[in-house]
Amino acid sequence: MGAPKQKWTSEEEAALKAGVTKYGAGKWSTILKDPEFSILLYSRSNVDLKDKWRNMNVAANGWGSRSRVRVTPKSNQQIVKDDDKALITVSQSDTEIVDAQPLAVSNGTPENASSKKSIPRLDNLILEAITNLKEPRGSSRAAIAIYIEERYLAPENLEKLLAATLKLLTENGKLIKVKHQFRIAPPSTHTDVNKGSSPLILEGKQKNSPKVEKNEIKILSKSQIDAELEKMKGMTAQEAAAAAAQAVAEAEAAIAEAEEAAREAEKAEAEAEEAQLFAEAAMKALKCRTVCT
DNA sequence: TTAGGGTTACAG
DNA sequence: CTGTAACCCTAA
Repeated sequence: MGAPKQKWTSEEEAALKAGVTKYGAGKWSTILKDPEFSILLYSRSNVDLKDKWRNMNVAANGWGSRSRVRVTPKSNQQIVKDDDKALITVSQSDTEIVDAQPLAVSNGTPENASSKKSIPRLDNLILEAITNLKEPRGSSRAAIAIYIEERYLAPENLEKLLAATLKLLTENGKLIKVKHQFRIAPPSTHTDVNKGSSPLILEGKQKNSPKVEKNEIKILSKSQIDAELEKMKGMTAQEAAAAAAQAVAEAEAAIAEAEEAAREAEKAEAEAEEAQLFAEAAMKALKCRTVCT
């Protein structure tokens, strides 16, 4: 594996994959014209995209014989070999993954006309909920969920997202969890690593993990990612940022789910990671754009 | 503009 | 030296 000149970053790869999944392989110019993709691939030309895609396909094709073992958490190559319209969703055996959504390119008919406005970041929603609830001992997850559900149009998987986000916020030190009650952590500026005191070691890293809440594991599917990307098209920076934030939350939730399940989630893991990579990169890029134009 | 072939640069 | 990945050139 060479690491020669300007090696492609994981973010760029994820963006390329997302673009190909959306527009199809070969529409390099189209992908590059998309604002959200061009942000990430600003330093790449259409030829670069083509070459990279070729390399990735060749790499994936060469390993046809040996059974693919584990996908190392970096630069996962996926088996998207379909052209454009087919969009083969990985058919997993036990847990059905859903949709073979046609997604006939909604150029003329934006289906998101009925979308629920721009969704703020779940992080901020949680903080807002806790703040407004003003419960001295902190708010429980259920209370937060109810607050969000009443004030906003929440997705069905809110529970999952909320659990994952709460966990993350707690781990990052932005929230303090005491007896199932979440409080807003004291301002530690940034670098969540609280230096000295506050031994939250007994945070209960793995308390009762192996308990899948619902047998139904709904992991992000390619089509869902596509749907998000489709929505991101033609959005303003703020809206796109919000969408990207949600994508991050969903990806993280998917990863957490995959890790907890730890079963045969190879595919899901790869997809979730890919989604996370792209979402993170999108957010980063958008942030940079708003700041440094 | 894209697909394909060729060249360069680096890792093993 | 060989394989791979980014880069480069050119025909369609």
